[in-house]
Amino acid sequence: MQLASSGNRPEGHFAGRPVSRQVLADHVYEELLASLMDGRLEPGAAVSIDGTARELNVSPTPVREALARLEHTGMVRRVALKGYRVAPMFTQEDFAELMEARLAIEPVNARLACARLTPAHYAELAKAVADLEKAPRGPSFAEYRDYLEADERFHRLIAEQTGNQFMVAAYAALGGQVQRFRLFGGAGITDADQAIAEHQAVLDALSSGDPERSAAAMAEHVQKVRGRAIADAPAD
Amino acid sequence: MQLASSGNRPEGHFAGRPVSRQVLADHVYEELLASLMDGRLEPGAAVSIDGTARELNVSPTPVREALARLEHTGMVRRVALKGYRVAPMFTQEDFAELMEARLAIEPVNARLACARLTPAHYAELAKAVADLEKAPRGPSFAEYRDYLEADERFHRLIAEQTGNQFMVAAYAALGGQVQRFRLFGGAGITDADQAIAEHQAVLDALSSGDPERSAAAMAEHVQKVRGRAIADAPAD
DNA sequence: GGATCAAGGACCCTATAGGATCTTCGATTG
DNA sequence: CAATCGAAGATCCTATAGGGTCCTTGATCC
Repeated sequence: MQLASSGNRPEGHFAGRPVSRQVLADHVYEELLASLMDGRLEPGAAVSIDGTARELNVSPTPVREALARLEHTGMVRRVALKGYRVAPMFTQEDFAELMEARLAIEPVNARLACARLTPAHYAELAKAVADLEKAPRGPSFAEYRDYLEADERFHRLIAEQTGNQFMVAAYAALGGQVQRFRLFGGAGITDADQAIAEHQAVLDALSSGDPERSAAAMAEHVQKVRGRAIADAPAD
Repeated sequence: MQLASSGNRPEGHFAGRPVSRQVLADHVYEELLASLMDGRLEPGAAVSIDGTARELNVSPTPVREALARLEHTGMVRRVALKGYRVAPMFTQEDFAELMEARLAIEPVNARLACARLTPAHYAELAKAVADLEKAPRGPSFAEYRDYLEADERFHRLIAEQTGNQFMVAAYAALGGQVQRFRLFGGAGITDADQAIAEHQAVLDALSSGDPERSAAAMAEHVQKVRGRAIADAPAD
């Protein structure tokens, strides 16, 4: 949890190859991202630069750099001279917009990925679906975290398999691995079996080699996700 | 009244506003962005943190923050312990991917914007087309810069008029005002009249209130842009 | 002559200090 | 009692210093 203080750089356990050296800002970035996704930092909470630095035993400089990167992901928002705060909770309007955008982008990803599918790609996707089935579905975040991770991984893999860097960027702009975690304010997973079947249908369509069928399967999946979420929406 | 101008800040020959809610990192960000788009920083060139700080008469700290934000836009790339470099020039493969992504996103934007078009929106779009006609089309960057700006503004306005923050983010992920400027390695503007007519056609379709026609007009425009660029591609 | 290596400089990275600003909370006043 | 003002603390922001790393250059050696 705590990062090393100044001075000692972790010597590689594998002798001879200092593969990818990480800088403190990278560690801080990952730490903050994990805190945000685990729910330890709740929407609206302040993220103090100095406070985070003290907590992680680093100086404020790398924390500033990490937060500057996080801001561009939409996870945190900055107000000049006031600091950073965790982005507010999703509204139903936000959710509707997100689904509209997913419906525009993800079927295209499926169509493009279908044309480039390789056995290795298929194996990765199949593993994501398998992980989805194995994942626990309890009510607490710790329990459905793995489920959400596998879900997001499935969709991100398809984006990456398009071979189009801009489609990957567009998918990431939706907050890929991020916004999804914030939709469930403790609601947990509902209708997991149905969702898994839809993922399997997308996978089958991809492996069939039919691009249009793949796009249709993905579109149907997103629409059904939207329908289920609306049905389960808390009446606030 | 804390509006008294403090003479502490070294007024560089670049910055302007005495009292501003902006911090130095914002100024540095804008300055770097302008340098990148003006071509003063060429692809592949190193962007030194300390050097930039000296040039702008600021300390390296705000420069680090500005570069951390720029990295996420794809304009510059960072290698740990080595620094930042301007992203390399677009290849034809990159261009093909960009057009594929635009073809997936921008027609959807047109369809959504059409349903929400207001007179104010129309006026903004019409002004963008008018600016496109008025802009000079000389061979040097300074001459076709205004043209590119109006072009990008037209497309960005449509994205914003969808009222969908995620479609705006997805459009921005394409590098909206950015990548466009890097496609032209001094090639200048070709077939401007044709492009302007296509923009006008999109505008007409939007004002007709027909969403599908709007989407089709946008799709046709993007496809023709791709066709023209391929025809003009330098044989490298 | 070509390769190796050491020295120097430029640069990146982190920590620390101090000024500027915002927020909180208690005191003062109508 | 309510509203306003002011001071203290926390926080943000910027500058500066110093250590670590990378790259260039020039000298040494085979």
